[in-house]
Amino acid sequence: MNWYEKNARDLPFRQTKDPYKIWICEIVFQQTRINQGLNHYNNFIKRFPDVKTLATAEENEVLLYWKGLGYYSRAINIHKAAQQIMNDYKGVFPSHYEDILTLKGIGKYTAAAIASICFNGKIPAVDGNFYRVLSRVFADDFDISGSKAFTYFSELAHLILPDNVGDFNQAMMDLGSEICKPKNPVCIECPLQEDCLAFSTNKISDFPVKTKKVKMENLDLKYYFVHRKGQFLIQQRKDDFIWKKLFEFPISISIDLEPFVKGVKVINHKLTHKNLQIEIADVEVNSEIVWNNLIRENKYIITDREGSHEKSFPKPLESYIQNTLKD
DNA sequence: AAATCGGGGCA
DNA sequence: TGCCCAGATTT
Repeated sequence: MNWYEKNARDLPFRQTKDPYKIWICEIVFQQTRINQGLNHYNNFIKRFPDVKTLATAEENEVLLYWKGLGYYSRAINIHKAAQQIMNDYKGVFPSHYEDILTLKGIGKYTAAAIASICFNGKIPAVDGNFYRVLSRVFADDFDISGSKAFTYFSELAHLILPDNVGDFNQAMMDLGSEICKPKNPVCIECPLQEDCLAFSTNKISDFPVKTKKVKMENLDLKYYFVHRKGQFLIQQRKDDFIWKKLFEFPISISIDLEPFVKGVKVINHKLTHKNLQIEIADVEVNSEIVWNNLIRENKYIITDREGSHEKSFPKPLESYIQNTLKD
């Protein structure tokens, strides 16, 4: 706690206890490093400054502000949760852990973080930082990849919980992020060095123990970039796979477009568990009759460069659009 | 209990 | 190239 008092990171959500802002920041920074999400957080708060603004916004606009952040179900859930707060809690953010937990997209960690930071709740917000710091300090080889890890390290955390749990939770985050890092931790500057069992036995790199292994999968996507006079066709994805509800080019077209294909661009894109190979056929429709037939299907959305700025595209498609239409 | 969901930084 | 990050939800 003394270390945190002197070394707390200066972050935009550190000067507030507004549960709305803390909530948004917790969701934005799930599985996301601070530098990566900072602009998204600031832009999001500027456009949606409170629960009501968010609840009454269009889902697609919420997704637009999430563009490029990844894990898009977070944006969909954050929007639903805002409506939950309006309907079930009269627009007032719930203050009890169990009530916060009922909100879409808020799990045990986030509920604990909000309850402790905003409402003086006495619940440790156990995340990856907790796993790492506690497993090292106690040289505890409990496997953090199992589903029992959360309960185990929560109970461990309760043993060392001070009065101000909100600051304690944030202190653990900063310590885990700045000092007790996954690789090359800065033990020389660590306030817990004398108490750290892993350090004193020179076994820092043995903790935390994580057994789960990652397997990669290959996935091919074939798109048609169908355009005419600066306009092009897009559609919206479902919410059951990657890139939930983001916009993309048509996958298949009923009309034979092969005569119009000018070339095919291949993009390789890495996801956490997938290697994507994306083929984009450049289809310039130079026949107005064919173009009108495509439009008449009423199956695709027609947009252009300006319109595409108002839609959320997956990262590789966003890059493709920018490169293709830059002139 | 295990699988799934993005994107970026880093060694 | 593989691992990790202010995890939650679905299967």
